[in-house]
Amino acid sequence: MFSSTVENYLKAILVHGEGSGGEVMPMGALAEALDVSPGTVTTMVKALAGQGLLAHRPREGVKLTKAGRAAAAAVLRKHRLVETFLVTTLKMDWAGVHEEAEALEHAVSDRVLERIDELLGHPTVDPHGDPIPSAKGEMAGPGGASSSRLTLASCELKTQWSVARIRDQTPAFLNFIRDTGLKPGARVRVTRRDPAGGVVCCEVKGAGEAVIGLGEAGNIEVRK
Amino acid sequence: MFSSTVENYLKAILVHGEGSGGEVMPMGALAEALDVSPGTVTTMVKALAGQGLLAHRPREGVKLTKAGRAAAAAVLRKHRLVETFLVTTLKMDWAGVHEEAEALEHAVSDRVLERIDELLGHPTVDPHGDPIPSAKGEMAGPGGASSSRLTLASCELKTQWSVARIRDQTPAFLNFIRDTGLKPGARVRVTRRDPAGGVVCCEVKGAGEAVIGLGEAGNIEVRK
DNA sequence: AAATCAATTTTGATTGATCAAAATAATGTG
DNA sequence: CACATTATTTTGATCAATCAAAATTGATTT
Ligand SMILES: [Mn+2]
Ligand SMILES: [Mn+2]
Ligand SMILES: [Mn+2]
Ligand SMILES: [Mn+2]
Repeated sequence: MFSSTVENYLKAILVHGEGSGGEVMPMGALAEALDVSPGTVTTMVKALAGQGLLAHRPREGVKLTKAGRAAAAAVLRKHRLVETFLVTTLKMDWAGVHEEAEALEHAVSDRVLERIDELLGHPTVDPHGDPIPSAKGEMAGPGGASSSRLTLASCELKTQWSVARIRDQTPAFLNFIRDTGLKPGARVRVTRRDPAGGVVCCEVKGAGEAVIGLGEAGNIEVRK
Repeated sequence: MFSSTVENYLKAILVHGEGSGGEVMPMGALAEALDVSPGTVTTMVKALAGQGLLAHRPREGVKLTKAGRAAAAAVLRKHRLVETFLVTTLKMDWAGVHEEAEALEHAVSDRVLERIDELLGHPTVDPHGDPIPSAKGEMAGPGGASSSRLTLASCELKTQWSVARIRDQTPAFLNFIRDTGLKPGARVRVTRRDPAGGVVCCEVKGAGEAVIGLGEAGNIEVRK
């Protein structure tokens, strides 16, 4: 249906909105996200707007149309289900799965995805804790409604929390997360927080003590 | 490394050789296999020859070089392992897996393939009975040495045979094969063969009687 | 208001992959 | 051998996706 290139454009706009409440995405941000030149984005965006997939507000940015959002959600669903599959079924190191999924999301058919979803038992979040859009394209309120976006930098001390999502998904940080056991689902209790020294200490259920920078702690969302 | 297009060219030449003992593949056959125009093939072949992936004998055809064969074997390995995975792990209908694998073979990385191979227990043939090249690119003698290429049209009567490979891999024929139970691995005994009427009757272990045309029977290879 | 700056758009060009149609070469037929 | 047939190659063009560099625009300073 759509080329890999088009799918990547649409998905990038959707995930941008996920982080920053559905506003228009500036052309520069899109160019950055896709690692292409600004001029390329302008050209491409005009073509996609012509196809009714997105609205171009010149000198302002882009916004997905209904059709564009549906297509983007389908790609994002593939991406996140594939990531989950790679980690759960194929036992791959989760620091690398994003890159793999970046290619597979364009090659996995709806029929194959269907089977993967089934095999995994219809998961609702991926290994990083990001929500998996439903087959109908519904996104479980990601940046918005659900939780109040607490993190290890802001949650109450000495209470049991559950790691919900890792914001910084660079391989290096993900490896650190793996090593400390602070993966989504892990139960954690912040024992001490020192804003002056910029250090957060916590107790990870089943994985012992973990010390982490305050800024980094702000990239680990918790819940409950 | 190589584009999907290049991978498809190389694989097509390799599988052609599989069927017809390693000779040069005529340009027309390649155009046919890839469903592109002859002129496109000429252009592309000259480019690939320039990259040392194949040898172009003008007005004659193409032949893979060492490097080309290695690359082609890697793609074919991906294709066949993916097919096996789709059937075995994802329980997909085997009549459709070829098409799926045609796309996935270009998106599955070596690391992912590694895990799939592991998960499947290092299979040596795909669901159609075609040999899966090894990780080093070695092809288990496909059209050649191994068996004497017996089929349901030529094997001895009243003996137990094992279905080894389905030559005609069109969805329609594969569906027929599924319905009769004559899949690779099935045990079968030819009870009657009528060359005049063009009919072959056989007894499929665990799936009852099956009647099949003589020509069609020649597309079902047996062994043992 | 004028000058400056950063973001965006325009312009002109390139690359990979393709096609249709014309030109050419090899092969078979009378 | 001359002609017809077929396979292959050449030619000239298109399309998607991209870039670098120049032009434009809107906003921010002075
Ligand atoms: Mn992608
Ligand atoms: Mn993810
Ligand atoms: Mn393919
Ligand atoms: Mn196969």
